[in-house]
Amino acid sequence: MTTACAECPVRDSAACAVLTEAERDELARAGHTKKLARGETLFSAGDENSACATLVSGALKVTQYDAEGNERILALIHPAGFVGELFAPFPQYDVVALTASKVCLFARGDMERALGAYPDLAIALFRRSQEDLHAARDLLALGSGRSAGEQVGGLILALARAASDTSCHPAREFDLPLTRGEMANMLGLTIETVSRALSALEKTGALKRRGTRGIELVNPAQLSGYA
Amino acid sequence: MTTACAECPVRDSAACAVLTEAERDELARAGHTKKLARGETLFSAGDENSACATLVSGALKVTQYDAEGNERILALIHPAGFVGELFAPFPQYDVVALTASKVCLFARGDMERALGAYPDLAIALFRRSQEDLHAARDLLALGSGRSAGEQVGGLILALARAASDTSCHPAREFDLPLTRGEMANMLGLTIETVSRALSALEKTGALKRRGTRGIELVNPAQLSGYA
DNA sequence: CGTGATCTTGAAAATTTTCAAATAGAGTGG
DNA sequence: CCACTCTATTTGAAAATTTTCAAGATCACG
Repeated sequence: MTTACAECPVRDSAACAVLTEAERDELARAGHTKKLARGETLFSAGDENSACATLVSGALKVTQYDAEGNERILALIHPAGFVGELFAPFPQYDVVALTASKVCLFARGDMERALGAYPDLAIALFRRSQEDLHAARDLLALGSGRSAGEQVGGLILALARAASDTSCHPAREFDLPLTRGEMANMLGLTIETVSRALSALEKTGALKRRGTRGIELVNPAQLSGYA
Repeated sequence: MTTACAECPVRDSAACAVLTEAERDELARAGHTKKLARGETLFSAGDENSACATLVSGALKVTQYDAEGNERILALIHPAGFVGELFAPFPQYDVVALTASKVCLFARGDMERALGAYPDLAIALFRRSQEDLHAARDLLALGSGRSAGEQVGGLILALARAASDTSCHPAREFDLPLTRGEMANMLGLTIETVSRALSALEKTGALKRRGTRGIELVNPAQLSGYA
């Protein structure tokens, strides 16, 4: 898989970007790329064969199931993101592809060895973990003290930012990677409430829906209170 | 501050536990302990003099303020926890003491140097960051698809676990580190709803209130659906 | 032992969920 | 490529939950 890195779209942004060419090649020999179809599971909670991966393209969701079997989406993973449990004995979450995706997959043992061998990699993964932490806290902040409409608006805006290459500005037009049910799930609302909130946002002119998944932002500032 | 480590209550559980005695002494010379009174601010979002710290005793909250100035609690920090922004240019959150607390404080530059000098420290902080991530996701999971009563029950249970020395089992009797307002804030509910939920939990026999802050768990399984 | 703040409780108002169809969309096989 | 079928989405109206507004009760502290 040495050659894979040369054309990897996230070679400069993923954690492995901190490695030298030689180190990266060495690590690449331990891993391999894998393609996932929409809905395909990458890791399952409690799996014996624990592994980890960097997302190369596409999008993943990190989920958990409660006692009644309801899915709970805890995080979205975008390209260059890293998933996998390196410290707990077993993975705690299910990781599923939201769209056709490509990952660079490593056995946990190999990644642990690399962590020990390349100190900069440990720092890079620490850094990425902190970014995940910020993302989780952003989601947490979305959920609180706001009406359903504001929550949905905030989520749309977050998805628009994720869809944009230049992560600073939200994409003006993009496709939602999530179903209504998944959006509802992330916000702790019902499908119907999300659907109504989208209708309301469209009516007030904040956005336009293009079919079921397409979104065009008309007035992003209107979406969230703080754009 | 070399001697401080010898008697540090978190010397075996904080990130610095992975260092050798000599390394730890070296790091300790760069840091110093600081006592905080309840309500005192450790870090403020956007501060120039960015720093980081390990919590030695007490409890901290990590907060953010929205456009209308409403506080949003994003995380609770318990002893051995680490706070501080090592990678972003400025801290993003306010960190405030919930109870009288003691921290081991480091200038950001000193900690960055230590990260580079001691590879095991980078791994230890990465590990701790992953724990913070799990904690944030647990909070996220608390918030969703459940009634106010279940959310409050889940939070009480989480606080009971944190109050326990043996983190596996929740403490049977403990004092809430949070006001009703802070609990409401964490769950995206109002103070009144939290208060009513506690009254209801007491009436069904799940717990007993001892004054305003004291909690005795009578039937923990009743609190959250999945105990 | 006040005094201010926090907490509890009640009742009306508002929002969200639930239940129930109707519509639109995606995917499949002919 | 089209018709068909199954799933996802939208919308409506009633029910349930939560918030808001308003006092009263309790607690912490000086």
